[in-house]
Amino acid sequence: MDIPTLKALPLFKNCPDRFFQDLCATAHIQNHEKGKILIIHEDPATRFFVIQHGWVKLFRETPNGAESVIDILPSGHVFGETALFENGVYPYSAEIVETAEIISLSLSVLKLELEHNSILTTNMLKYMARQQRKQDQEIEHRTLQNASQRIGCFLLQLTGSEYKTAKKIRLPYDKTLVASRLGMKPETFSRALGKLKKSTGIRIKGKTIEIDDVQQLTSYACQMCSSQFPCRSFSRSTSLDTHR
Amino acid sequence: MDIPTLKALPLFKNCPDRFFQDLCATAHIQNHEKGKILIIHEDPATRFFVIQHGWVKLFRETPNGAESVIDILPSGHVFGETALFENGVYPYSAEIVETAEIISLSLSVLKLELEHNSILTTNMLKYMARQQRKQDQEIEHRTLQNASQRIGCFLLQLTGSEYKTAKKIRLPYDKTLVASRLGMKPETFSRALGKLKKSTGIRIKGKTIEIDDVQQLTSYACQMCSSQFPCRSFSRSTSLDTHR
DNA sequence: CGAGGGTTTGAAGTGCATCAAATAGTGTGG
DNA sequence: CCACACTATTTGATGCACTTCAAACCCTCG
Repeated sequence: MDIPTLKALPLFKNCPDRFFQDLCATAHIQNHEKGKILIIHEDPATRFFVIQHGWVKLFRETPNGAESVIDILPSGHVFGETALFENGVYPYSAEIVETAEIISLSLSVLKLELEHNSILTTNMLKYMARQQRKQDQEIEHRTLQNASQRIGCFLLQLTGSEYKTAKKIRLPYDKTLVASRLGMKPETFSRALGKLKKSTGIRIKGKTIEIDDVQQLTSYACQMCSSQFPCRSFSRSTSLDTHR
Repeated sequence: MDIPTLKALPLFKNCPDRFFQDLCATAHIQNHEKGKILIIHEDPATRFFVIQHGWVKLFRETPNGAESVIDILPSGHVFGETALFENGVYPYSAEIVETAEIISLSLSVLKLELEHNSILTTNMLKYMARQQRKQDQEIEHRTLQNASQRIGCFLLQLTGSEYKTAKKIRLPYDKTLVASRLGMKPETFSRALGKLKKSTGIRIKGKTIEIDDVQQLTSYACQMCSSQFPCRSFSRSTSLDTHR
């Protein structure tokens, strides 16, 4: 059934077929519309999730309604699995932000496997270490970069690994959501994008953005970063496969 | 020799004596003065470190000299170990900020042990999951709390787990450093602390701060947080022992 | 006592948030 | 295919929080 998708996940790399069979025996695949809440912060967890298609926002809410976006994940990403290490409750809420196909899987099967499959635990360690770095970098970005630079950096992530040539990219979800992902208000995003346009010569048409001179964008956005240019380690939502 | 310190680390909980012996065979203990740089971002890593005593700042620097503080760790904490998952280079620099006694240990011994000691890998997973949550919360704090609230939150962490009664605490390092730890400038810290004083009735004498009404401080500082009061999960520098 | 770093204070500037309103875009039913 | 309703985005005006630069103050320690 969905074995191929699961087998392709870096997290499950080199795991035995038996494990995939166990996992798939518990799998549900569901299509969800924008707005659907999948898990709620602090709720007891029995399942974790893999995104087949679409985008999912991870976030937390304060008593007075403010929300803090932890990440926005595309297909190929896993979430909810860390409940295993958090006393069995989800450490965040998750909401569909672009129509999505989601595989849900049993946490207890994963837990059991972690107890005696050292390949899986090693994968998990790498995966978490990687996330850790991305988090560090996220804090660095919020601290050192201004709004326009953060947007520039975000756009560079979207261009993928081929960064020499001109690019035409498309925002994968609403601008308002990009704004919250980058820790700013929609109005600020709009203005900062305008400023970025003036400074770097990018062209904007709705959700589509054309970058003729990637180098120029880079020197504008990446000057405040401790990593060299193709920093390509933007939060959790970048490819995991590049990790050796 | 220093086996007792190492055995007490949550990370090494329940590990076999043989492992401690291997580890200790490679151990160096050194005293360092304020200002000493222990490791440098991107340098190849062969050792990791345990803080016996003192405080250590983890940070990264940008080409143009700005620095981003990742964390400031007290005794009982481990750093440099994640180089194992980062292609063997340190993901940050580390500097002594209060005279310290540091144990340095072989990374390869740790690596070897991780390959066949599932207790250790489980500990490591828990430890990393915990750090992950703290990072999430750090971002939330920076996004939702203002300067005074962040300071209030920081002070509450210093009060420890007994949070019912009045407290007299002492800043463990320079105010300038607390400021950078909290992502603000020294001047902002000074002014924000003044504001906090007015709003919550705390008393300040140099590095010493007295809190008569912990409840008042809490309701001031924690109102923007997604976690209930004793959130006690401030970055990486809080005790790890409380984790079940 | 004097030097030097840490801390505070003042004045002025910048960036982002807020509130309010206009505009562009999208999907719907006729 | 058009008009309407509703949402996303932009724009304007204004305010507040934090930063910056500069100078004073204060501690500590030789």
